[in-house]
Amino acid sequence: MPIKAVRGVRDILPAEAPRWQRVEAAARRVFEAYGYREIRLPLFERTELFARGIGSATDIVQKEMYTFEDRSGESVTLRPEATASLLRAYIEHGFQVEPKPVRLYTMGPMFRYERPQAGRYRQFHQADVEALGETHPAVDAEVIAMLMDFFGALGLAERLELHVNSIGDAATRPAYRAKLLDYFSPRSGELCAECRGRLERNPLRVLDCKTPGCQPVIEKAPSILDSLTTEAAEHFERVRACLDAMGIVYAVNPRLVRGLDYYVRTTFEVLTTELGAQNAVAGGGRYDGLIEQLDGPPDPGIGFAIGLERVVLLLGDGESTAVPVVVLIPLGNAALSRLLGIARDARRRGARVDLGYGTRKLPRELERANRLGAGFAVIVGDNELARGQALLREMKSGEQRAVPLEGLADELVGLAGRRGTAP
RNA sequence: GUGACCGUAGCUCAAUUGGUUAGAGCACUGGACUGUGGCUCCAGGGGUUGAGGGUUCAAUUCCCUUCGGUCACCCCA
Repeated sequence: MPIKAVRGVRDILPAEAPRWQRVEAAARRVFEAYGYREIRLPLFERTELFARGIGSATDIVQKEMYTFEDRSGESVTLRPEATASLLRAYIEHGFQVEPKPVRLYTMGPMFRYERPQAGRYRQFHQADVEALGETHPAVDAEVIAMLMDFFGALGLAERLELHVNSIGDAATRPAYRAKLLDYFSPRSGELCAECRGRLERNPLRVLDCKTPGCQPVIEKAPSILDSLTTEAAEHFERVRACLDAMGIVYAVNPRLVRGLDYYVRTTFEVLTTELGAQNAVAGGGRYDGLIEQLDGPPDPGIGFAIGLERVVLLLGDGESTAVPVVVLIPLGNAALSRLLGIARDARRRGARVDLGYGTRKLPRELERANRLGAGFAVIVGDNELARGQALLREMKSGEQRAVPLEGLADELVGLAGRRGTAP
């Protein structure tokens, strides 16, 4: 039996790759316009980094990590997200001496051992952005603005919803959690079975329940926004004022509770209704204190991750596959050896050229050019060679004219600006 | 980790209550058509029916196990 791809991983085939290129290019363009610099990080780290950086109580660390021992017996883990690695690099290379905020972005595959599902894979891809060393609320707003600009650049903005929330300072969440328990416990009879389970494991999750029966109870639950310290509340107010100043449309969602332990104050998510159960396309928040927790300087930070698979899914099928604009068809070896050089010349100058090898009959070669989606074919046989000419055929119309072999490379380069027809 | 549905050619799908050599379209290769594609026609290559086991005279079909896919839960990007 031939070997197949491992469960939960997949190939991004040529038909899909142009969409990925488009998404990645948009991310780079937008991020760099905001002054972010790319950093490229290793795909695996010491296991301890993630245990400390993500939180040992999180699902990610408890059951989703690809962890193994290398040959020296060291426990290493394929990164389940990028923030921990990026902060490790920030600390390791002394980025704290640079002008604040230090703006960094990275992109690439992440790994989580989960059951595959629509929009969810074991190897998936994120674009990750972090602004380090600055607590000003304008940074929060600017980061969010940049995220929305990314979606805008792809024409997806109106199909997405931005939710923002504040979950307060480090002490707020445990206190709020207790408050929620006090509220829900006496009312557990009114909740669905799942929510009763959630109440044990993670009371904040009850707020996310979509079961209609639970809604009345949930709606009257205490809001985390009422549990904020005055500092946190003021920070949130100012973030909102900055967002408003930029005209960014958002919803305040007090039930937005993100899964990672390290978030404080501002959190946000970009949601879609088009992807089934996987409704989060991007998410992020502020994580003041995390860098210190990783034995780094006491620098605050805020960032987000975009799920690239989900963005590509939203983009749908595009037709923009790279196709050769011109297919060269030599008939026989003499013509082939002449076209070999001409093709190389034109390609070095950027023309998209495909060269047949003269092994098929002309009808087959033309058929091949047609299927490749070429805009033009160039036919050179003994007759043309004798005259020092080539036949340049426009595939769509079937019109053709003779061009001198001498100037053929120039001609091909000139054609390069025109598009081939889609197959 | 839990549950439901589904695995037949590269792709999309057939195959009677279990019945002989598992078919078709598309794609691929060649030909009809000495050097002019998209249309048509003909021929050819290509399958351990996901894998393993069981029931049966006989399994693509029924049962079990396993792997994979899809969707949902959980959780998240």
